[in-house]
Amino acid sequence: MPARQTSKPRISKPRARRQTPETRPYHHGDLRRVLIDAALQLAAEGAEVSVREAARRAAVSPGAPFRHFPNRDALMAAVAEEAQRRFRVEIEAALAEASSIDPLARFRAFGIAYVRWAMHNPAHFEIISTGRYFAYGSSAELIRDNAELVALSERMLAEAASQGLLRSPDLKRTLIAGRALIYGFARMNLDGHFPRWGVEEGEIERMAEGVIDLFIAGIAKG
Amino acid sequence: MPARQTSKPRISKPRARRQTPETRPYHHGDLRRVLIDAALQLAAEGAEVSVREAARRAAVSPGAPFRHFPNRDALMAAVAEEAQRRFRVEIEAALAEASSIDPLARFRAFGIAYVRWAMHNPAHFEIISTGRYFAYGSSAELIRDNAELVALSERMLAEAASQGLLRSPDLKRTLIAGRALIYGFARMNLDGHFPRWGVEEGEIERMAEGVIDLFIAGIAKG
DNA sequence: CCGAAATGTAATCGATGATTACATAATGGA
DNA sequence: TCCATTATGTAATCATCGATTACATTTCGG
Repeated sequence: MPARQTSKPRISKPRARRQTPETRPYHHGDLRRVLIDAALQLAAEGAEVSVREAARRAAVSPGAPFRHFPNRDALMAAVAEEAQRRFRVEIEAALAEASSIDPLARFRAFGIAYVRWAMHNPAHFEIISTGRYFAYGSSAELIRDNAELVALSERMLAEAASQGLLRSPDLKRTLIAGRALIYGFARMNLDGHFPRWGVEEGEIERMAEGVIDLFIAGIAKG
Repeated sequence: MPARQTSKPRISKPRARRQTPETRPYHHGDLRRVLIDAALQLAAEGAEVSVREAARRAAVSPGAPFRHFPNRDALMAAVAEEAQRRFRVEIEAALAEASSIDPLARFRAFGIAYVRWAMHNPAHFEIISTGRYFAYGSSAELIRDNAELVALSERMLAEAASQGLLRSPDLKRTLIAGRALIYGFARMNLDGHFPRWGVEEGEIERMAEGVIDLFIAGIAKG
């Protein structure tokens, strides 16, 4: 039988507590948090996110993560939560900065911020948008965060409609069209379609603005 | 030459015969083809496409596929080629059936056929659109097929422009916008976004038409 | 202070992509 | 026709991965 490995002299270091009243980690300090960060970084590096690699970066055994996440999908869901939170913060900051009264101008700022974030954080955007890496319904926070962004879009267009700015009376249709346009543009970039469509790398951001403007001009009355 | 059918003593191989009706020869007839079909079917079933499972379905050893594909990505690229071919055939058939002179009506038919195919073949659509499963540049046929569809879209809009049907003089921008809208809609469905946006399953196809109509009305002059 | 709960480790499992050495079939030149 | 070469499939093996289990250790509450 292999001799039991003597355990490392663990220095008990009281780490900073999270404010959230969740499961409080004991041994590692805050392994759950560290694992999420490691996974986020892996995603940001474009590497494949594996539980083992996250554990490796946290300097912990391969089985340890499963004390905090029932399976890989749960880890990915937590990663998505964090990415979604950052996404929402960024979008709301951009809207706050825009500070326009015109709802269509706000919609424009929203769309541009959306595409820009997706361009700068491709791996995170991928994780939060496809639902390929985890069961979407597994995270209430993710659902809530997303619903708020949906509601935000709805409000902008509803306001535009109430001011008589829109051509179509079908608000839902207009909303879905705008969303499809923005999401589609972001994904075309992420999925590497633009080279096939003759759109150069440095041209993409400008093209995003142009395309959103064209859409708004199309739905605006007059 | 008449293929010599050899009797097979097959002493050293008590291997279990698979359910193939004829006694399976040592050499598979067209393993490459069969592997692609098996992988296509796996994708269609929504299962994860693994080389081993494809080999299993072809009743062949796990290493055999690597005689035909240098690695998994190459298999996936071949699968994407086949899926893309079917996709193109379907789109062109839909356009032929539309047989409208109006370029914008043709664009509409194109978009609807696009979304419909993506809805009915989610796994295939995923494979050909993301480039996550293989290196896109690895297949000349894939590039060519795709370029033809791009050119097809361009022609439709260029024709519309030449007939003075478009509001914007920026053809490229209009093209990208239309593509982003259609691709985005198809992906929203594939990525499971519609429930969050209050679009019911049975409503999606109608919504696709509505959204495309709205877009066309937005870019059309008058 | 002590026992229970929390959390980490070691060992192990089955599946996968991939590589290597070897076995067998198919092909074509002498 | 013979047989050597090439194409193609098999067997064995490896490293990695997600996941589970038994066990060790740390922390916390009564």
